[in-house]
Amino acid sequence: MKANTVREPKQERSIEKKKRIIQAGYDLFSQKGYHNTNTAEIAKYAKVSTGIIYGYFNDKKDILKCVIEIYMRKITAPVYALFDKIDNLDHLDLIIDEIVDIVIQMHKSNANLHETLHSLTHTDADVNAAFIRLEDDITINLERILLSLGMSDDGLREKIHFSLNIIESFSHEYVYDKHTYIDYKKMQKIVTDIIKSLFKKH
Amino acid sequence: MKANTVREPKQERSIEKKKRIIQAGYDLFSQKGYHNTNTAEIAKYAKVSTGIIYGYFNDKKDILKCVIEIYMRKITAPVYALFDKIDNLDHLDLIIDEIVDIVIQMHKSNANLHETLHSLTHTDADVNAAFIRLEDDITINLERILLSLGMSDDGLREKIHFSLNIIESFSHEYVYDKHTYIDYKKMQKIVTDIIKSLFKKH
Amino acid sequence: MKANTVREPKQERSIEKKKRIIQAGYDLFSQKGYHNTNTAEIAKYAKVSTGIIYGYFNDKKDILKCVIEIYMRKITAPVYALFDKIDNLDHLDLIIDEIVDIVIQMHKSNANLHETLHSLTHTDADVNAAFIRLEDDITINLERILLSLGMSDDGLREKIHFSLNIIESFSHEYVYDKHTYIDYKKMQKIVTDIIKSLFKKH
Amino acid sequence: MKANTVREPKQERSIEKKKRIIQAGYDLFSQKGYHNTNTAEIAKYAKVSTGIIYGYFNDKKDILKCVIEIYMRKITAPVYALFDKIDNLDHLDLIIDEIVDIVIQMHKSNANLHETLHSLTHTDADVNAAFIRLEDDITINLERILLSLGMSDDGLREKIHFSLNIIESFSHEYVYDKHTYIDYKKMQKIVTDIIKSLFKKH
DNA sequence: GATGAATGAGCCTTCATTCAT
DNA sequence: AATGAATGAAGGCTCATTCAT
Repeated sequence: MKANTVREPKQERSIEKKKRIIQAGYDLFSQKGYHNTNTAEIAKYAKVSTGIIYGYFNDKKDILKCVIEIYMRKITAPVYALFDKIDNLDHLDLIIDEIVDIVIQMHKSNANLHETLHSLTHTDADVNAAFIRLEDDITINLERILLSLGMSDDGLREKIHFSLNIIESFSHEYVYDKHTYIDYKKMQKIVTDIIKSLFKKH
Repeated sequence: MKANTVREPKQERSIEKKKRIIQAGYDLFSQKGYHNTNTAEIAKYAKVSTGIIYGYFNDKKDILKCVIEIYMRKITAPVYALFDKIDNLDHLDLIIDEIVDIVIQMHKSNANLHETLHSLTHTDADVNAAFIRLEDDITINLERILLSLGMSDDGLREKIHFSLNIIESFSHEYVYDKHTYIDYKKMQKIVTDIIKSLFKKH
Repeated sequence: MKANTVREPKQERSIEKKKRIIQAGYDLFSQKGYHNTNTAEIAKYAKVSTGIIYGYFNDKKDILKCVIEIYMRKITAPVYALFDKIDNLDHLDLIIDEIVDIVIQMHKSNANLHETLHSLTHTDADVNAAFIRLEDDITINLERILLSLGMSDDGLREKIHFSLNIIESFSHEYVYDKHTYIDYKKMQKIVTDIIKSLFKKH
Repeated sequence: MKANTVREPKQERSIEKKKRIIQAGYDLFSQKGYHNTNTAEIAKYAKVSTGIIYGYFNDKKDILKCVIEIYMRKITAPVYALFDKIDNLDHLDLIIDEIVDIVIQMHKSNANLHETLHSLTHTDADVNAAFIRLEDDITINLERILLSLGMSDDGLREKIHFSLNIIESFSHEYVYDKHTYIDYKKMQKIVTDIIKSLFKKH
């Protein structure tokens, strides 16, 4: 029986330190990716000894999980905030524009980390599950709202999910500005137009 | 870069051996991801000595690049084949259905590798560039075809690019069947309908 | 050696705490061996902070030494008790039987610890010395008793020591029941018979 | 699937190198014990890189197992050689004297290692099993020989085993010369006399 | 005296790359 | 060209011990 040595920090200073380690992970994983960041670097960046990391986390991957958690809260918060404003199907178009803008913003400030985390989706079941859950939550939530406002149920869930997909996909490209020959403003309009048409009552 | 130590194999046997190494990379990266495959395994799988790998490749990443190249040829070939059949804007709808089907097929047989490769996009500029070029080529090509058939230039490039994005995004999800609550057949119809409407002349 | 940093506990509560740490060492070393028990576990088991251990002990080894001391007292007490009953060379045979039984008992309840401690004999001079002293004491004591009862001095010390050795060796095997093909009851008789014959006056 | 990377060396130089590593383990474990010897030291002593150790062994414990194997062969060889000379129950006494002498010799030259290995008996099942098997083999072998020469079966196995035990126990003490007040020559006579009497036909 | 968070040297092991043959 | 043994830096993690509170 090995003593479970991971402390759940109660004291303020400890919490602060745990946060600092997560932030170090956040920053370094963003800059260099998970595989290219070692625990010594994390410790140094967090101004902490290597040993204490294992006082707060089970292993390196555990840090990653916490980083993901934070990242997701950061990402979803403004989206959920927007959802709260949907009290009427009539000005849905405005909301759609806002959501796309916001997701682009979120990507702009978290692009690198998003990439790193997403890339771990493939080899790590935990990370993968977290991402799926994130999407699930948003989809289900939005569906509930729209249904309550009287929208038709016909393929609604799929429409929402699809919309989220293309917003995400577009934002990603937009931020990286990957393709020089693409006019992203034009493309953004295509995206919003399509989503708007999807939710138009005929 | 000491590129001059890498031989460009001229003899048939050598070429065959280089191919085998790339194929080993292909298979193993697919199964276990790039980071979890080591050069010894690649050598063993390719029935080749560990040392000779560095006779054909600069380093491990170099194998990856070759794998990507092969992967891209594999992926794009059937898509380009379909493009060749587009001689008329009237049955574009059928072509769109076919393209979506084909891309799904491509994903089905290469999903793991795609993930691994894509995940390297973040940390490796070369890999990233290769992916961008792939998309560029397809977009430009298709644009040229459609223009030559008389389609309006208005945001055409962006429409194409956007369409490719959502096909790719959808196929990816479809293959992984990630979200249990989504009816992917319904979603596929949404995808194709939207693309079709994008290219409809009004 | 910075022995002066270690407090000799005077207050009752302190003494009690030191005892608890030793007992923790006792129990945990028994269960998992010295090398597989870390100080954090000892502290936890003793319901004590990790730091305070170094208030009572110089280092981890120091705990071990105390454990050994306790262990030895535990082990020797019943043997010495038996010695007190030897007031006559005539019923030596009964005593011998009793001693063997008792040593087996002692081994049964302390086998694991004995092993661990004994194993440290090799790398640690202190531990080694303690074990030697233990045997010395018993041998010398018993010799004195037997001499006072009129037994011949001829190789007496060696006979005693040898007897102790084989009792110890046998008990050890008996407890572990190591060799499946050995009839240990038979073997016990061999042991006692030999010892009895050793001390028979001819 | 991780490639099994432990090579079974075929070439002379490789075999020689593997031997050198085992010998390094042998010497260092003897001097400092298993726990106080690290792989870097072994590598250095063997004039080998740290990495290659894992080309020949699965892990550190694997080296230990090889050391034990060698040790046991070394220990048992002369004993078995003596057994071959037993062709007659009449000069058993001489053989017994020789065996005791030889076991003492073996202990003299391998005492430290014996201790270290034996100490691992407690925490490591493999090591333990190896020691038990060693004793089993010798006991069974000798029993077969004596039975074939016409010795009575009555508790024979136990007698043999017991004899081995006391020889081992005595040799051990003798080599370490642990107890200053003991005349080990006297004690040796006690040992041999007892064994001789055990195997005397009455 | 007491706490338990913090330290950091040290350990075992892996693996991309090199090199003697 | 080819082999595969060899290298050694680097990585994740542990733990006896210290120290701020």
